[in-house]
Amino acid sequence: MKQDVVYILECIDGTLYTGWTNDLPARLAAHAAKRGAKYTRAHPPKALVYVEKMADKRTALSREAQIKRLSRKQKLALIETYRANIDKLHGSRYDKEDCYQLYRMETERLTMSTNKVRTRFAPSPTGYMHVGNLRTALYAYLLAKKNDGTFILRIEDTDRERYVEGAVDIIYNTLRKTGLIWDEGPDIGGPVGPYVQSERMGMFKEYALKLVESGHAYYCFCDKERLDEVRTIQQASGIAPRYDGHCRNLSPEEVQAKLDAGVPYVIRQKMPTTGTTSFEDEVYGTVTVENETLDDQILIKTDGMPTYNFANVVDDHTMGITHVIRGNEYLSSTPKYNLLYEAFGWEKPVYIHCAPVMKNHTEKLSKRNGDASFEDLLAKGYLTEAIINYIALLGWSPKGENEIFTLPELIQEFDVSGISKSPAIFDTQKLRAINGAYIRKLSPEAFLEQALPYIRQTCKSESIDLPTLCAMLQPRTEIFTEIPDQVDFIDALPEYSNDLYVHKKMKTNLENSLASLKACLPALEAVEDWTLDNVHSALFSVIESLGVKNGVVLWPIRVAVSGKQFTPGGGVDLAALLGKEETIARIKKGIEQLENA
RNA sequence: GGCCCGUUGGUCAAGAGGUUAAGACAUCGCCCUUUCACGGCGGAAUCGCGAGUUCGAUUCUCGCACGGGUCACCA
Repeated sequence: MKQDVVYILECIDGTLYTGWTNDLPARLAAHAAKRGAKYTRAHPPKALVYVEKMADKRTALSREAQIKRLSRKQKLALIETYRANIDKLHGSRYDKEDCYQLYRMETERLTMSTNKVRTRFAPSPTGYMHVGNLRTALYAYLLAKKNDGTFILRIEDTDRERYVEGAVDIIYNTLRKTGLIWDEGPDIGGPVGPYVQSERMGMFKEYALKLVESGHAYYCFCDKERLDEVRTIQQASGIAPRYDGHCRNLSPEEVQAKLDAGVPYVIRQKMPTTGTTSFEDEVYGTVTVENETLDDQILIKTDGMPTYNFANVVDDHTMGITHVIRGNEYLSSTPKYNLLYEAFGWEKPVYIHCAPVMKNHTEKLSKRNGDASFEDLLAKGYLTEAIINYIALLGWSPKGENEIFTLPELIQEFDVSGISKSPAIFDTQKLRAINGAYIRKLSPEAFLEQALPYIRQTCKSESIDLPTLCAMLQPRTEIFTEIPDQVDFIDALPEYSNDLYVHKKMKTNLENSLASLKACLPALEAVEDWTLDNVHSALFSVIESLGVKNGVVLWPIRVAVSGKQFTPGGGVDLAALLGKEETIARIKKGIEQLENA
């Protein structure tokens, strides 16, 4: 269907291309490549596209040929015509999507390209950094750094009731620990401070008053009782509860009289009552709402303080934020934000709304449900890098097949077009797997350092050769908290059942296990220098003399020295690790246990 | 309830009218091995439903179902 749209592509460098829209992406890509840039849907090269709809392929073809024959001057004239007619082209669905969207897309890109990217993370200090928040911060950071831009931290602390002592430190610490270093923020300042919302309170009312002057906002003197009453009636009659516009059209004299009389007031945004408001989201595309569904929301409260929605817009603008990245719970209020930007005549930011991180199909991950926060995950033994890597992957997918990325690699790889529209369920198994991958990448020294506290939980023995133990542990550790269970047999042999000696694949049973242990005992006692190699050759000579498969000897050894089915390493490794005396004692114990069976 | 958004294997997901519908985790089998793991190879498994447009629909349109969000002098 798209093939019957003819376009003229006017690039910023003046190049003109003519073709069908179905080869447009290839054209854009080629042109971008020529300029040494990269084409993606989120970051097309700077270009303007003008299109013309044809009834079918054949006419499109001939029209294309026709346009191609035009002189440059004639083409430019055509472009002018299209530009002037762009709104008329709205007639059909078809035109709206193809012409207008492209037009918008490209003009937005133009404005974007002239500004340096500035993103912000604006958390409320409620005492907890949950995974969804951290992901938002990460994306904001990545987008800024990817474009050589600025990442800003702003603390939104205007909600005194929810304020939690020390919460700001949690935010600082988490961002620092994960490497999401902000370029401007409360602690380090910056050109557009202050960066704590409660310290910016003076300015908002002034801005609201400007809106009153320009007719985009008005004073409202309705008290709580009246509002409640209106709402009750609306609910009873099944209408959406909304401000009824009682004060919307008060005359200037009436307003002045009430102000003089000291009647408490709020300032409300005056929403258009007809038409629609649309905005372009990088993730969700065009979102349109009917203006009549928009409530005349409060901008300034009775106490003179701004509401969150208002403060947010003013702050974002005054801080020069170019890209707003936030949860998609704001999707439906974004038209209101944009109306505010328009009323002020400010340039709108690019919106990037992210779907939430879920616990299951119906519930969000939340503090309330006691779901994991970043701190909890750390406490559970996950590595910071692995957490960041996994969180990045939750709702975003890289272009290639690799999934393991450090933060600098993520900056390289990150692209808004990879952000997914639908919610993602937090999958602990995948996090574990990624954590395991990071653990395997650790140097032996780093592994030892991180693993030691966990080893020491169940293995106090000072004589143990830690590097050897770690070498066995590292490839089989996915998460540090599973280490204690792995090494608990070292200090003391656990009670175990003789059933462990029976292993089908190893072809062992109670009888041959006993025989193997008995045969090994003198061989091991004869080992003078108790090293891995010497233990190995001692045991293998036993295997040879008995003429059995390796497992028939080595399996019983493993069981006897560890009392466990799964161990970090084989019989030889364990024996070498435990030392001569302990190994022999445990084998004797095994023999005794088997004889009494 | 109104409005907005979403729906590809168990999970994360690629895909952009014609594909044997990628890849990763999980799962199963085989190989390696001294158990488990690591590593290697392979299998099973997915387009929510119904119409429409089209020669052809996972892809476009509409409807439905299901799920989420939002409707405060909270942020």
